[in-house]
Amino acid sequence: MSPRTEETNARIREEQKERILEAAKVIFAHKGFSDTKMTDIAATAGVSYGLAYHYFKDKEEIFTNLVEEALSSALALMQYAREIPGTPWERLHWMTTRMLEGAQRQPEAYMVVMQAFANEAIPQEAREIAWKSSVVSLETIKLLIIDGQAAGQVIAGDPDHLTGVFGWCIQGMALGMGFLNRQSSTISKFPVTSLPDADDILRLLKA
Amino acid sequence: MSPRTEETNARIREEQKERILEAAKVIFAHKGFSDTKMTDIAATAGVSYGLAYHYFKDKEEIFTNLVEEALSSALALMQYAREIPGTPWERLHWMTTRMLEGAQRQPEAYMVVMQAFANEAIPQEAREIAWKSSVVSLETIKLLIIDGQAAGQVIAGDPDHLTGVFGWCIQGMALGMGFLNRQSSTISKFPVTSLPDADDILRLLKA
Amino acid sequence: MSPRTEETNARIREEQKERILEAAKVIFAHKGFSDTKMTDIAATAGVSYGLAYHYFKDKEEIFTNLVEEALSSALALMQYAREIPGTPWERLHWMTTRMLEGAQRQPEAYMVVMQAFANEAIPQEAREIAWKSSVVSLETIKLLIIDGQAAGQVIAGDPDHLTGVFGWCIQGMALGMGFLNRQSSTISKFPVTSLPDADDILRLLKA
Amino acid sequence: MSPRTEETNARIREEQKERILEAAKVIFAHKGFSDTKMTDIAATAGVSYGLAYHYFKDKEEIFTNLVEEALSSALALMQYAREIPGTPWERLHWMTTRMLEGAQRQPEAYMVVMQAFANEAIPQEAREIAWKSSVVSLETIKLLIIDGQAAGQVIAGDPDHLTGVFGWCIQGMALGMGFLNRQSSTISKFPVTSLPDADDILRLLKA
DNA sequence: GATGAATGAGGATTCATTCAT
DNA sequence: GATGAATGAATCCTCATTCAT
Repeated sequence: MSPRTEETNARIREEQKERILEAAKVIFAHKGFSDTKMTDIAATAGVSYGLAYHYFKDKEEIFTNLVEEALSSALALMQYAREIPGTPWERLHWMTTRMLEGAQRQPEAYMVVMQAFANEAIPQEAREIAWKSSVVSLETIKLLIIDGQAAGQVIAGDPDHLTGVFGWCIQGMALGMGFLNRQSSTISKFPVTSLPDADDILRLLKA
Repeated sequence: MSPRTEETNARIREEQKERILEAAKVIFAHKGFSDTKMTDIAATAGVSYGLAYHYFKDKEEIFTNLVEEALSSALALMQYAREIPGTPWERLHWMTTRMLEGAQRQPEAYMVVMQAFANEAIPQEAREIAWKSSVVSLETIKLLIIDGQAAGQVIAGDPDHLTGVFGWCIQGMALGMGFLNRQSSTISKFPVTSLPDADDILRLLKA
Repeated sequence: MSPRTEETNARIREEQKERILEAAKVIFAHKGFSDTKMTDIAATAGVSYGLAYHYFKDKEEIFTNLVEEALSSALALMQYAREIPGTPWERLHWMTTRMLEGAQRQPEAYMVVMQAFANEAIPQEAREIAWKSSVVSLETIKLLIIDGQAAGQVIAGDPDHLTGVFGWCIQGMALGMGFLNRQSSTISKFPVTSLPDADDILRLLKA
Repeated sequence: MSPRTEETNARIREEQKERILEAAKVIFAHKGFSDTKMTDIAATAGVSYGLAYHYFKDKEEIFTNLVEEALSSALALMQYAREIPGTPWERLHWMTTRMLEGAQRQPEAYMVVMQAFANEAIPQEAREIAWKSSVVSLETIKLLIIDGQAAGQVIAGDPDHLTGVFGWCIQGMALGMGFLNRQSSTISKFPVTSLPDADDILRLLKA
């Protein structure tokens, strides 16, 4: 067998996995873990359902992969935010903007994570990943907040408390965006047109 | 002897329905519609599952009942807020306080509504009820916001936009409370201790 | 307790049993044993379903009662036919007329018996009653046929064979009448208007 | 290696569907729709019950398939009878012979159709198919009868009436054969040995 | 006599997963 | 790599029956 074949196969493999994950993300996000059928995922991805089992052990593994992917990129974002130049507030602002952008472009990633978080029916492993990774993310946000307080840019108060309020508010926004993204077509017009921006949210923290 | 009096039966019926609804609310909230088993509901309510079908046509009817109940009391709260004396801001504050109290005491009600909203696997009827009632609720909040703007107490800006931000933020808080209520026991200690109060949230709207 | 009360009670009892049996007959006939619900019977009879269990041990007992009742009156008819004056053919004619009249007025009785006969899902006891009683009935018909043959009024041939043909033909007619009785309303117009009479059927046997 | 060829799969599918239908026909015929369990069908067909759902949407679809199949072949027979050479009576005789042969070899087909006809608990779709197809069949028989009357071979009288009598008589015979086929083993010996032939039945119509 | 609340066994159906090709 | 036939555990729901009042 030539190396070419192997390379080609590897590329095909990656592409197929990605197709499946992408399809799964959208369906999981809008239907939840249990109501997402393997056949739906396969059909949306344009492959046979047998193939999904070549690439993933089971439905849970697909879900867990998505949770990991979403959380690791969220975490990367937050950690990066700590390193960019500017005042603490500018860093917070940058991070919030990126998060909202992400939630706008891909509310599905947030929604999947939220399920891993809030739904007790989600398999243990995914829940633990979500939980552990979230703790790290929140810690990172907390550091940004503490910096902001030191600089007099963020209101005084228990940093843990502020972190919780901020974090859950962001989750709420992502949920709303996921909803709006879809319902606009299904349930005609919902009376919200403009999406939240970082300034909207950062009022929660503004000194 | 004659059969049980109609009055007695009516009382039994109401009590049992209430038991079942109460049990269902908690389980639906934390597991979602599909992962909530009728056996779980019945067992938690302390009745046979056959009895659940004596009182409700099917699982969906139980769910729909809960959504209706939650939304109608939320709506009542908001409409009442418009009528209490005080400045617009005081009314907003009162309403927000009540909502957060409700979310603290009974995050389950909010969580069930959120599912009806965000989960496409939820049966049509419940989704429509949630959607219609929410529109009314948001309209009511919007009026409070407009009043607040007129009084110079709420920041300027598109009232629909502010309503959306405020509403989804509240949803996020309720979600967080639902999570915290439980995880404290399950996944050891989550680094958030204090719950949000109205002032935390109303920063979003403060002029 | 005065005798009056007892008499009254006895009368009420009989009336209620009769109501229940009558309701059950119609439903059993058109839906079959298993698809007939005790609640349907009770509702049609205008009593609570609990009451049905005062009068009958279970659903099977109601069914069995109906089978017995139908077959014993059918048998009585046939045995009476053997005793009336006239030629054998006149007796056959009289009997056939009565059977068709019965099938017209109350196809349900025939239909219930037919189920006991043809449906293996019917409880054993009812099936055995139907089978045993039918053998006796057919024997009686056979005697009428043999008499007819002796008188040269009925075609020659194995009397058992002729009895079978005649009997199942009657069953077919009853089935048809049961169907027509109802469908006239449900499935608009079925292209059969006139009902069969004894002469139609007796051609099967005419010498 | 590539997956099974489409051709192979198609063959497998057809064979399995046929096995399942064949098994279902016998059980439906003798127990009726509701008392026929999917497990019985699958076990008799020698497949898992899961497979039955791979090939048919639900129990009703299996039943409906059987009704369609039986009625379309019955109709084909009748329409063919109109085209064969010979006198009208010879055509009627040929058709009747074929029907009785069919009823002897496969009383189950007739019995399933009869249920679709007579049992209100049978799902709507199957009932409508049975009803519509029967009207066509009866119309065809009526034409044969009218031809026979024109040729002086069939007795005078309303053709609709004669068609009804003839048709329900055939149904009765099929019912009887279905019963005899089985009971011979179950309820010892029933006093009928010889089966009806076309001449037995056609007496109903003979001029 | 009469009622209907309560129970739970039974059966249809769904869907994740396995595996032969 | 890819397909889809095959399996059966899990769960919803129905309904006969019991029993307290």
